[in-house]
Amino acid sequence: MAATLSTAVDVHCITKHTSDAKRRPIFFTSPIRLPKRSFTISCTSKSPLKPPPDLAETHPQNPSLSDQLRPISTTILHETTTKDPHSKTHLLAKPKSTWVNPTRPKPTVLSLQRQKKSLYSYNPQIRDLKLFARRLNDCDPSEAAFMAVLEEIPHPPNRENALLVLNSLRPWQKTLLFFNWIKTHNLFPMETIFYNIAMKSLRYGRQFQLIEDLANEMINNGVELDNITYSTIITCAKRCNLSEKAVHWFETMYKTGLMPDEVTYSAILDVYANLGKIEEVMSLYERGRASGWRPDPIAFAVLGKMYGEAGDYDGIRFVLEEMKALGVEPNLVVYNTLLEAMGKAGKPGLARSLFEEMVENGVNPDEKTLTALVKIYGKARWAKDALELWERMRLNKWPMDFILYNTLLSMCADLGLEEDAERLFEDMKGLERCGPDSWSYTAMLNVYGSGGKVDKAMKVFNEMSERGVELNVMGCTCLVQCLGRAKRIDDMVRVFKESTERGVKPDDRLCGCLLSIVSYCEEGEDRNKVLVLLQQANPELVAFIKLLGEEKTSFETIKKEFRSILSATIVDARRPFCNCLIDICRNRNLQERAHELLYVGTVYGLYPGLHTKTSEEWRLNVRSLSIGAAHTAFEEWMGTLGQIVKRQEALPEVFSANTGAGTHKFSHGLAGAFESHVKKLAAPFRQSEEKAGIFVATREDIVKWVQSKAPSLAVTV
DNA sequence: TTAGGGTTAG
Repeated sequence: MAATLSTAVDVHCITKHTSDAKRRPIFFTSPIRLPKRSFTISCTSKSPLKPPPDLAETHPQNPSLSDQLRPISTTILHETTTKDPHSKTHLLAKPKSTWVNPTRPKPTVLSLQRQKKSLYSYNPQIRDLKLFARRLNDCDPSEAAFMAVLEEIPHPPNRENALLVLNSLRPWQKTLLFFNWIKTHNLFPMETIFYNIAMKSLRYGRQFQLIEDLANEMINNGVELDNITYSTIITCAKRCNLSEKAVHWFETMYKTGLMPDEVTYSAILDVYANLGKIEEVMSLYERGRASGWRPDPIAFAVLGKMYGEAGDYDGIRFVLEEMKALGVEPNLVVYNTLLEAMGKAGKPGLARSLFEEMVENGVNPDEKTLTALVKIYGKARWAKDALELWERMRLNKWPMDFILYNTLLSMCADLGLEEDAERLFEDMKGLERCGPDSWSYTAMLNVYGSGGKVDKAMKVFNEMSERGVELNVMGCTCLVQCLGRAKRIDDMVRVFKESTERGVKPDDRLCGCLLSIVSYCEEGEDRNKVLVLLQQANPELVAFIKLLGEEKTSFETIKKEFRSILSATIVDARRPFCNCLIDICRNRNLQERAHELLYVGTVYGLYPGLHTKTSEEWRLNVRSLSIGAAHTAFEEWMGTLGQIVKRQEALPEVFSANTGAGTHKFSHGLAGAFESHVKKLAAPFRQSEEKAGIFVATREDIVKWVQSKAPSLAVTV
């Protein structure tokens, strides 16, 4: 949390004439911009690829792969810390050879040959044995019952027969019983394949410890661990959220001198990708490429997902370019992953083109493709595209599942398509496989809640109670928000209480919602009712509100306490918290506190890009601010301009403020409020004729106005 | 699930 706060700083400050204890002007000089991305690898960080010190001693005759990798990891990883590894030139360039000394051969980091599987010979007893395995699967789970059935095995348990049965058993408990039975009867040597099959079943049961025990048993008994063994261990560790174990076994493989093939290699790439270790992944990727590896679509899906999670569009482009350069055709999963990634990187237009390319290439979309796209169009509020896609889905009879239905409902909420949502919801009630569930009801609460349809939302809430549909925190938040806006505080209190009784645990979003209701409730009974709920959900926040109202509270205390609150709050809810708190201050006539909060919020990176400057134009972007916060930011800006004018420093031709046109469902008419605020101050900003939501002023007008207002403006700085 | 890797919901 603290790292997020300190890396997201985008603060404009000056040092002269201010002491550290005082708030500094927000809008001044050049912004200090820290890199957008933080790099997890630095010269001092320990690379997980680095072998433990005892490694060289273990196999001195056989330099392990990690030994071979060491010089590469120190060069390549070091290199990525000195320049942005995500820059376009870096990513779109062909992977450079990572081997520095041309007289030595390139290191091979993976086997280009995938491990061959042994071919089965036809087993004439297959029918009998399959039926027998089914009997074992169906019998009582107790060991005694299992052993009793096992007595009746129809054919001798030789190697082939035992393999067939072992492969057909589930769940993992039965696989293990049979596996141990074979071992104790000592019928034939236990080969790797028996362990691999047993491990696979254990992996379905997410039994990592048992898998690890088996692996150690193999080592102790001299049974060879092959690529299938290692990839099974690694993916099981991954699924059990034991990444360090996955890395440990990957390194163990190197120690024994076994080369990973591409399956094991992409499994470990995925482990690092899930840890968000982009540099490690790219380093491994490049080393693989330098070894002559031509990655397959699965490896590209891993990279695509990783860049999507990071919201890194350059990375996504790299994946596409690289596939094209290597002549690897994306398959359905790769397209789905990249579409999802484009959505996360905030590129709806590119997602749309990619989807069209996919269809043109003859890859038919599935439920996941359409879910990703519907979600993207909904979030982007691209109503036309969303509805056209929906129509195409119907015409082409593209596959639908309940997740897609629910995503369509959420999209309707995002776009305010109440009637479409109602129709779809009714359709769902008539479907056997896709009847409305908790998600669907939540989506309907969202549809009515964001449309301000209080009574319909309450009807859905009651229907959920009647039908025993689980209410979740999001549904509760939608209702609370909508009842709060309608000033139906008593209903809101009842919904909140009923929800918490029904097991809803208030989260930061719900607290933000209560906080916003506090901000627009007038002082008195209603506001106290909301504060009682907030006290229950987040007592620290209520204590902070109290602190804001006390005159003796110092700026340092505000800074410290607010930081502590933000650190404990999920990233998405931080800015709303700050906005609401500023509104609360302004409504209680605590103007200076509002300025302090805006300052601290800016320092903590809650308002990146609040002020942008070119030589021609300085712009204040208040689109993500509440009305009170936008007024505060505007006053702060004008105060700063007052000082600049006084010092006769250079100013651009144009000043502008961007409030946005207010198309978003949560926009509270920021443009209108801003307009009346500037009018009240007689500031020379005029609504732009070309672009809605932009207010413009010329340098001459600003200077004239600032000079006329000089004494009062200086107060705010 | 037929000895191993990748993708859907505020």
